Amino acid sequence: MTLYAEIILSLPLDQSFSYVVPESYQSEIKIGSRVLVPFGQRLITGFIINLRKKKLSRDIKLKEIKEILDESPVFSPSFLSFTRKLSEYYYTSWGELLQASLPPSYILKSKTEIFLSEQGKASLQGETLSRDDREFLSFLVKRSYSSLFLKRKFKIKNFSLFLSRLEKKGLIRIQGNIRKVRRRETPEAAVSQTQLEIDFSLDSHSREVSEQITRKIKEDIFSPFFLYGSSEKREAVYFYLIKKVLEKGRSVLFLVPEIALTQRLMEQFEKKLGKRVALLHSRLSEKKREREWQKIKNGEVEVVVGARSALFSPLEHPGLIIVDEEQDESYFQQVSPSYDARKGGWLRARQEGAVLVYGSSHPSVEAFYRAKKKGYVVSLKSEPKKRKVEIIEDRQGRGVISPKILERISVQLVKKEPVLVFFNRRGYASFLFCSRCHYIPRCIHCDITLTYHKREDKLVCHYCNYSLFKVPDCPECGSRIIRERGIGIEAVEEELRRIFSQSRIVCFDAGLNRKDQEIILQKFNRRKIDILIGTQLLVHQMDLPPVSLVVILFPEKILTLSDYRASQKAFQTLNQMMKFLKDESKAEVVIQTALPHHFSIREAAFGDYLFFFRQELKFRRLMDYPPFSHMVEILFQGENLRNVARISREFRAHARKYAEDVEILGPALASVSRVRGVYRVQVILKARRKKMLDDVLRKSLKVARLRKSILVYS
DNA sequence: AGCACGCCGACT
DNA sequence: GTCGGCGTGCTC
Repeated sequence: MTLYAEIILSLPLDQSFSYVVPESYQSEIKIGSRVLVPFGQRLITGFIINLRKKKLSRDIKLKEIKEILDESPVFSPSFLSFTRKLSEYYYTSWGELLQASLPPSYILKSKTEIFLSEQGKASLQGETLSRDDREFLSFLVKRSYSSLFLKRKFKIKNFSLFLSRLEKKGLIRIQGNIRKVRRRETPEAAVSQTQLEIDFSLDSHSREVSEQITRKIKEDIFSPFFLYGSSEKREAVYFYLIKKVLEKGRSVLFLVPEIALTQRLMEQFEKKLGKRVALLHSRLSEKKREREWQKIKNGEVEVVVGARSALFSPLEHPGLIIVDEEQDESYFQQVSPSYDARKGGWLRARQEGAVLVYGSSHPSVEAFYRAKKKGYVVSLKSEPKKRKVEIIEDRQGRGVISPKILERISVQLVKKEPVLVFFNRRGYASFLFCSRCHYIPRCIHCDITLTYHKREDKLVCHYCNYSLFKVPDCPECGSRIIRERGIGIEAVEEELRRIFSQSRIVCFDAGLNRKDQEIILQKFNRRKIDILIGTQLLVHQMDLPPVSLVVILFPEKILTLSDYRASQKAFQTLNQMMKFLKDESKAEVVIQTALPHHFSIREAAFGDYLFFFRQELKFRRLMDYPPFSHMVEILFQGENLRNVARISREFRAHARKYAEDVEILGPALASVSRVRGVYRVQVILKARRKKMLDDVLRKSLKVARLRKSILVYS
């Protein structure tokens, strides 16, 4: 009896392939295992999603599975089901998601290796070889090389043809080798028996809330909650819930935004939960990450704490999934495979019959609206933060720091108190221009002006890192009158240095490497810095000690984004910046802005989330944006604009045929229309129900055969 | 994704 | 005339 396996390959293809299971493998093959299969000319890793005795109706000659790579499956049936649903929701390939769920070393591919044959060696003695052939063959005398390495080394045009010609002549030998599995046994330290010492500092209301959620945990059925309240209060509830879930013998998945995990949180987890916690974060090396993955897979871990990608950790039977700081956009992965871990958490919890808890003190309007509508918001009684707020109007927006702010800073400096200044634009000037001929230096690879960085005296592209040394004359007309426009963080730094020449002022931005960043943060921790000026990068550092003065300069820059969520982003960024304020009544935040009355700035400053929520929701409703609709952005990419334009227009025409009740916007050039020499054209589909988009895209996407990314906003 | 096949321009 | 460009289509 022949057994057939249905396999998803680790490639961006949205279909499965069938293979014959060799007789000898039939007893050990299982759904969820990895296999090595021949596909075209190569061997690649696939995942078994189904086994059947009956052959498929379509009559194609099937190949045999080459090798089974796992004794026991890497994916459980419920995990397969969850990832399939996630891939369908985000129009991304299931195979890519499965691949992303495993440590990189688990994906094997054939690597063709090129050897010089005896005949080839002999031919080097003769005179019959062409110059290229001779050069290539003599390179192989000492040892063999991988085909990919040789392809890069010798820039031969049609490389595979070149190889097959030499092979036919018998001069080389081509061998497909597979990077072998490193099946390391894992003699990990025995699981420590650390007793849980949960902090029960729950006030009576939080306790009530916790018990309300716990009742659902006991039922083992999917139920969502939105925990709305301050981070301290939420944390206490989380620990209570985690304890309850562990008592039930189920595991916990705790997702946090992609920020540097706070030392405090790590310590808390380790102290309270001992070695039964796995921590996954961006600073882990690939090796460490793999070890953590193994530990989770082996069931040595009951709690996984990690960023976005921890959504795919191989926890056996999670009973609680927490998505903390729900409003944070880093849960959304833009690069392929694109997905949103917030929605992913929902899908996984539903699949596992787990309790899902979103938590935030200023939720995304989308999630909060849905939670309110479906009635799963649970509010924690949180005290408003004690602080002073001042908004300074500056309609000029010329970048001159208001005297009021300078005065506040100097008061702090006298008191030897550190100050944080946020300003969200890198470099010194946004661009330069010639006042005679109006020439503006632009990037040669991207459709963007070059930013002037005074520190290096360079013009830099923030999209591709292309840079030029600044020249004193206009390259177009030779004029000497080059002007600067739009201030950047370096200009703020310069200004502050000029005024507070005695103070230690440091700039924290993306121009620094990891190590320098570390050093600056440590210095600030040890109070060796008086004024720390930072961009968005600083906003994501959570390990800073709170200060009593935070200055925010021109936050309205965020509002100019061509994004329907611009207000929300501004609101949330301001909120994050204000997290660095001490919680005491003399702590103060000062905001200098050209838009002092904009609701996102005002309500963030005064901490009125609900007011912001209602305003923003009104706007979303008027514009029919999420949560009142679903949107899909299809970004077409290519070196050749004609081609990109043609295909995106064809796509639109095609989509329109099926697009009942679907609004189609575009095609239009993306806000940055060219990046690294690649043109970008976008089409946006908008509909009331997600399913309407599914239908249109299923039918139209196949026609659009071009590099593209698909982003789903709901 | 990779790789083969197949059809049009600039060179020995 | 060939070489070699990359558009198109397929891989169980």
